Amino acid sequence: MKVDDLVADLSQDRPRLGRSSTAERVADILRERISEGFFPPGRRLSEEAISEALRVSRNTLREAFRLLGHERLLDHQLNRGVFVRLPSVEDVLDLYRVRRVLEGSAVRRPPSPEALALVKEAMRDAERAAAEDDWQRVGTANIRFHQALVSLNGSPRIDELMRQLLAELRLVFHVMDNPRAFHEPFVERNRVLLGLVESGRREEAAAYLDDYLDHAEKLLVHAYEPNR
Amino acid sequence: MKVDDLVADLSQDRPRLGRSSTAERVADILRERISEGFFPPGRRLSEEAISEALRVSRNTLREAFRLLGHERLLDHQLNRGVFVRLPSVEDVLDLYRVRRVLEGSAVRRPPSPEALALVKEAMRDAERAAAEDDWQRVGTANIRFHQALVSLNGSPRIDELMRQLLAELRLVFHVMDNPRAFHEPFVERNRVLLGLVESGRREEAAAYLDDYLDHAEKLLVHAYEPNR
DNA sequence: AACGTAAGGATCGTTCAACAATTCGACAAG
DNA sequence: CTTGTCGAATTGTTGAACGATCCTTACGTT
Repeated sequence: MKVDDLVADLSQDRPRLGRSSTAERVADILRERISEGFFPPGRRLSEEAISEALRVSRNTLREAFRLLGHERLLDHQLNRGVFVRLPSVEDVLDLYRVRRVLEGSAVRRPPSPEALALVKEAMRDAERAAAEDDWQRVGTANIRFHQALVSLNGSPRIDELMRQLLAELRLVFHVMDNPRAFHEPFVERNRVLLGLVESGRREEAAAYLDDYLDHAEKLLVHAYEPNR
Repeated sequence: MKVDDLVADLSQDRPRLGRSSTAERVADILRERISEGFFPPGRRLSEEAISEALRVSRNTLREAFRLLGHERLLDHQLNRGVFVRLPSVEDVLDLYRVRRVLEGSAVRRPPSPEALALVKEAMRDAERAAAEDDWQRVGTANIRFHQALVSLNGSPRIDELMRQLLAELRLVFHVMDNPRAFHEPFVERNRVLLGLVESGRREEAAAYLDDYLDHAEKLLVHAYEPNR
């Protein structure tokens, strides 16, 4: 390996260098707490309380709030504070509109082997978890499956968008009574979809996926009551 | 009109209420300046100088920086400051990947009449401007055309994404020598594309669009030199 | 000529304290 | 039941301060 190649390889790690301001780490913590439901949708996050608990200044905390606000995880209302976002039914509809576009275009494209491998691994993990009745893990594996599916597009920006979108979907699940029952039936569907993609029957895969998403959306909207 | 209907109607304006913190207005100003090239790509934005010029505190300005950073207009480097983003060639490639997905799925969908009307209006404006040799206006009309095209998807989130994407593309144009020459040949192509969409020949439109974007991407990458 | 070190200045990161602006709830008056 | 009014609580914004980090320059070493 030549020197030029070595430095080219190293330069991939460049982004990891700058990554650590207090505000961003605070945002990481909050993002995780929100995603796991510790801060449920609708909950107000007090600047004073949280800045005190995390031992950071209010200013730094506010920077973190801005970051999460842009990811649609927090809702910033002027002079009232920030709230964990409570998605409306329209939001759910739009999330699925975007999913149809992103995942649809993903399955229509000839998949790269590496990306496809990730999809298969998520698939396997979901099946293992289902066999063990670990529905928590089935849920996260299902999410990984679709994240990997979208990555077939080969676009970092689309990957990033999908990450945000799925984080937002998690908010929706936190509002529902029984998110577990929601993930179960889709393990089988994932397998079928993956089979179609692998065998190169792309249009069939796209059609199947559309049906898949229609179904999921209907279930979700029906069970979803963002009113209190 | 009953009272209930009145208040329901009014509640549409709700979002407009909260929208005006100093940080956001500062972000608006900076966004405009960047978009018009006043702050060229690569330029460093000094916290002290700008906060002084705009008469806001450094803390408030930093909040604005965070906002624009998330829109990929600014590049925030730890302990070094914020810079107007200078897109790489890889960025250009990815921007066109996303365009292919968003615009492709837009033309495949049966268009709503209202959305289509906006596309046609942008088209007409571009033609008028071209007739008057006003290439500045041709450029913005061209951008409006594609923004409207994407809005055929009917998704607010996708509209928002496209807005950001086009803002990023504007950065690319600011780096090039002669952005004008770049917009000219596409007026004709826009017309053909619009014709195909209007007559419902969606697959043909999608194919034409793919070719369109391939061509534009090639031109752009070839002319683009983000080195100095 | 290439490299290691050191010093100084500039700028950012973060904190803190203070005050103005706004919201909210309670309570009194009509 | 609706409409003012008041006060407490919280956010919005500011300005100053100090440590941390980076950049530049200079100087000496190899």
